[in-house]
Amino acid sequence: MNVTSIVENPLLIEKRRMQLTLAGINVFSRLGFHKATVKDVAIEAGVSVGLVYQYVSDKQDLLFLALNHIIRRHHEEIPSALAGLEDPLVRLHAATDSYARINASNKAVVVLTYRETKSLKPEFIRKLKQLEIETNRLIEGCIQECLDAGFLVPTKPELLAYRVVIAAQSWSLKNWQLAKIVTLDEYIEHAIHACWVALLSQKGRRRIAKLQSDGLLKGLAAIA
Amino acid sequence: MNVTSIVENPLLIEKRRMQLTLAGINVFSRLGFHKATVKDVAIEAGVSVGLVYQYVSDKQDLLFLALNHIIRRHHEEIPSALAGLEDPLVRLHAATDSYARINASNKAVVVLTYRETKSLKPEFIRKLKQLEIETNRLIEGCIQECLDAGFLVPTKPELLAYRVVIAAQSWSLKNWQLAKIVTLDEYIEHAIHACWVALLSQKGRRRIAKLQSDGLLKGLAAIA
Amino acid sequence: MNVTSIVENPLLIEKRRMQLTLAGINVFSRLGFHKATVKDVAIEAGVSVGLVYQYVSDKQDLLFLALNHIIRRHHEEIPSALAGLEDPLVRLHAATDSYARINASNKAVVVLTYRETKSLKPEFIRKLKQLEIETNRLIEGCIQECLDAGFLVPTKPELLAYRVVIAAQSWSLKNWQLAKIVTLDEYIEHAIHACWVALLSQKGRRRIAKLQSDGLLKGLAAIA
Amino acid sequence: MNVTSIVENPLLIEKRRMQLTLAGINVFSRLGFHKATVKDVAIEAGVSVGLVYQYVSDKQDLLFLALNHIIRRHHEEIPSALAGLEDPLVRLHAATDSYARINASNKAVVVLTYRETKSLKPEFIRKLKQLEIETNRLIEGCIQECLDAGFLVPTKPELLAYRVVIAAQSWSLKNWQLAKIVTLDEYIEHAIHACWVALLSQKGRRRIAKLQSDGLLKGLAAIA
DNA sequence: CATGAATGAGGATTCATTCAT
DNA sequence: CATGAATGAATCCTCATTCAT
Repeated sequence: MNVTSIVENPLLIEKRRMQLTLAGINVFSRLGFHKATVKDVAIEAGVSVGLVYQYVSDKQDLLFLALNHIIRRHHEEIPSALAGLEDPLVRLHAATDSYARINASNKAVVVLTYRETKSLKPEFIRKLKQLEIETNRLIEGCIQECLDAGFLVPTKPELLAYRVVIAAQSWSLKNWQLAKIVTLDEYIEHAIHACWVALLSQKGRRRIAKLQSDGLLKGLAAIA
Repeated sequence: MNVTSIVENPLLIEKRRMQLTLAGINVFSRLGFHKATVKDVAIEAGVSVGLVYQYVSDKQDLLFLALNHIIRRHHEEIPSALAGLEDPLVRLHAATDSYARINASNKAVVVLTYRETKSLKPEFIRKLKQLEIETNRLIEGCIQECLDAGFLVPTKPELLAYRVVIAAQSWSLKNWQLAKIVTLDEYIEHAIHACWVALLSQKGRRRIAKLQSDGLLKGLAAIA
Repeated sequence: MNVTSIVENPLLIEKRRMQLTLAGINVFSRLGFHKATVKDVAIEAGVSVGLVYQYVSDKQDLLFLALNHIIRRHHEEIPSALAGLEDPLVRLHAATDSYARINASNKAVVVLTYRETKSLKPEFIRKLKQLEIETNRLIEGCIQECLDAGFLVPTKPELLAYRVVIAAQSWSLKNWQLAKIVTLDEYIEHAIHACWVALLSQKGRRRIAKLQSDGLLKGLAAIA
Repeated sequence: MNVTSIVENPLLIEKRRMQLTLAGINVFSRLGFHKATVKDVAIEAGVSVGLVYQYVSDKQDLLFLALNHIIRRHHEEIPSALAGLEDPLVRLHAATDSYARINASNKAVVVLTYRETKSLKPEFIRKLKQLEIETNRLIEGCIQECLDAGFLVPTKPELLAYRVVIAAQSWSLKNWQLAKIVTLDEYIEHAIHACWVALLSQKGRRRIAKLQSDGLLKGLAAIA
């Protein structure tokens, strides 16, 4: 299931893999998975073709490394963004914000994921879908907390989570047009947070106001 | 700019092109543009490889025909859905609904557009982007009418139009998960119409209520 | 062995064959036999592809028609140029001159013969070689007459005939350069007739002088 | 302009190129450029198809390598045949002889040049024409020296050079017939050297006699 | 560990030929 | 007789992968 390598030194593996991951993201984004050659990736990474095959067993592995990159970022950064936060609304805001900004910093990978996931073997596709579901669960969990606390009107948490995810990924997918209309901050507020803000209960709305006046929640001025 | 053919009889061209378009959508969706062979498309269309090249000059042309299909549907059906409607909110509702349902009936093409647009030559990409902008303008126009009538609170019409478009396309893109959570009708109401309903002004909200009681606007019960 | 046709009306056949012959010469000269398509020839001849196959059975037949064209010209025109001439040297001069000028009027076919003969099936190649030999014999015969009359020093008549033939064909083959250096008339005198003039015996030289002063032989002023 | 390769080691390039050149000459001569497949050439060279494309970028490149082969031979061997020779007539004789024998040793390439030059892209055709002109100039130079020394009667050196060239190439072009009539040595004497011997001045004729009796010039016994 | 030369399977495209109209 | 739409075999070229150095 995981990418395997011939070389044994684990530090070297880690270093080479990162080289190949970044090279893969660049090259596949520029040329697409099928048009890009393994040689293209090797050159971008500054190594020889032969070396590539010492660290991955397949061209598809290179794609998997690239697509997996952003997922790893989510799983590392969202939990750390939530660490120490207690208020459900603050946590939902933080998770959403973090998720959106990680996506925005990795536009190429987001686009690549939409374009090239189908190019992977079923086994890899399944794995990525599973990981995506787990990522979404990080947001869904925060939504559930807000529902439990009565801050949101009753709604399907999975659907709301998906709406947030879709809106966040769309910043990358439609960036060529959206960036002409709004800034990232505006977009996050009016197109991403707006999704759940529209579903705040009375209680939720009051809590938001308090959090804002206590300085515990920045932003949302225009929409909440 | 347009796909050209060697055969001269225009009726025959139209017929064959449609065959190839539908075959292209199926095959490219199943296998992806690069993995699919022209022979695959020919077989799916029930013709010979050679015949394909009498009606398109290129494998890329087949992809363009496929991707262009849904755009043609939008440009034919949305205006006809709006015909005779006068109230701005009714029109916005109709345009959005129509747009969403056309996308939902062509899930494969929507997905294909995201996956394979980059596989086209720049010239075709430009053409498709242009056509997409024109499609969006159909919705944007309705939004603007609502803004002019004071039914929506001030907002950027392009951004709102994009949010609707994104939500509608996402039904196809994330269908594998969304369909587990909601029906299409629910999704249209809670994820697509919800985008603009959340921005209704007092006046807009009142008008909606009236239209509903007059039977001029069906749906939106749960969110407006 | 001969090109056969489906159509029966012999006049029509003759007319169509000539159309195709001329079209073939043009198209094959411009594009080469392999790059030219049967459709190209059909268009050049102003007919449909299907029609071509009513008058020839093969693409190769078209080439054969083209290459055979110049041979037919030789076999028609050289004998008629010799008709009524009696003096061996006058006859040799006339045959050579006629041969050279027919070649010069059909440069494209000469070039085509060198380039594309090998593209024919063995059976056609044999036929053409045979016809070429017969053509050469027309000149060789005149040389033999001159040898018998003692006008040329002993020499192999076949070799001399070939030298004349080669020189004549070279006007077409190297025309791009030769035409920069000399006119056709100069070339015929200095490069073609020169071949046999250099082999004139004393007797032959005297006879030439007499023929010239009698006005029975024009040209050769500069070399004989 | 020149054939380029992906492989970097220049010795390997040289070796492989020579393999491909010789294979190309054989295969293209046997089958013609268009009928021959790249695979045919690869097999003849004892390598794989893929390897071919590491050393040439095109099927046409293979043809260019083949056609260029004889030109390289001329440019290497004629100057070395002239090295150390001083007498203009000896030099002309040597250049002509060398040129004729190189052509005779590369009959296949000579024929190929006539048949397939047009199959090359214009850029290559121009290059070959240029090189042919330069080759001819090697002979033309010797003719000019003889003219300057008064050994030949006034004549256009370019034309005489072309006549020699044509006669020499014709040994290959018409070999199927000429070889039945004469040996190469006879042909060189009676059909090639004969061209310029016929134009010797009195002075030239005397010099030839002297060179022959001094043993500085072998051959021409029968014609000078 | 790293290199890059060699392999050969695979696919887009062309075009001679046929045949129904 | 004439047309031109349809066929499908044939070939150039690319590139993932291997392996000797």
